[in-house]
Amino acid sequence: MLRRMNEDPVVQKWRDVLAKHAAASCVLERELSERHRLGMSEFEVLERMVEGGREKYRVQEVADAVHLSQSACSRLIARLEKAGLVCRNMCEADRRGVFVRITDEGRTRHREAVPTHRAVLRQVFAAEPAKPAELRPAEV
Amino acid sequence: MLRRMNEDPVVQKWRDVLAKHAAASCVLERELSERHRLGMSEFEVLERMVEGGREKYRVQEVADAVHLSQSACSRLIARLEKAGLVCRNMCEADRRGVFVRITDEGRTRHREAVPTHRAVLRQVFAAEPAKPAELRPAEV
DNA sequence: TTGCATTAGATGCGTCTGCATGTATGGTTG
DNA sequence: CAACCATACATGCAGACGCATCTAATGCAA
Repeated sequence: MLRRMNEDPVVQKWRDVLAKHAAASCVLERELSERHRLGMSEFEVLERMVEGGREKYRVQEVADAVHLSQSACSRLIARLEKAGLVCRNMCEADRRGVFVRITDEGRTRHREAVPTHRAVLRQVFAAEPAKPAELRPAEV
Repeated sequence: MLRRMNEDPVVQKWRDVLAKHAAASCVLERELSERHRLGMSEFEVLERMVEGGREKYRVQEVADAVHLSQSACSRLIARLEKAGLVCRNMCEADRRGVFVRITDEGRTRHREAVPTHRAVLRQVFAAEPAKPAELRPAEV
């Protein structure tokens, strides 16, 4: 399929992004889920909170960091809270707002999942020296 | 949020992919949908069929090209067929198989949508000389 | 030919997503 | 202060996805 590559360099960049995104997110989703009971976005949220160094984050702030809509992030945080990986507290200064903070269990689960996460990324971003045009992941 | 960047170069690449994917797909989805009644994946399928130069494609072949599962692609093609943009015929040589071919209306819709598609991509892949770390698409 | 594993594609089901909207609080203006 | 608009998050809803499974057609072997 698709012998002729699209010649537009912007399109080539975009297809490269699509290919890498598909390859990585597919494997990440499966591996994180099976090995650590975490979705890809859930891992990403935990990681951002760990890296941020602060203890409290606003929902919208998290949403921006992981490229999710506010509504999707609200639900995602609800799932994480139900799993005991984060907790939500009302923001006293602005009672509309909510503070999200990662729990110890959340930090633990994140720490455990990091090796899996990095291994998948190394694999995806390693293979492919020239330009694969059409992804050929076949059996991974 | 997230002052400290993750130092791992593979993670940085991955986050760049995530940011570009989110920025582009979000805008593409909206613009293609509003202006041309096409989803991003639907456009992608039409484009691959046009570029491929052949007239007939197998479902799995299309799925691989656009990084969709076989089931998702089956439904996507069903949507396109209902919209009159492709048609399906049984493969006589192997009656399990199906041939998908783009219709004239499909070619027209694709051709009309190309400028929108390219404009969005140019915008997303243009902005950002150094490295934005956090995406800042804001109002597009 | 019969029997069984394989393959192509369709479909049931549960999950996640974005958009639109709802609810509550905050801030501003007259 | 009262009315009104803006902001922060939650939620109803419909759409699209992947996984597992189903159906039908193949093909290979006994």
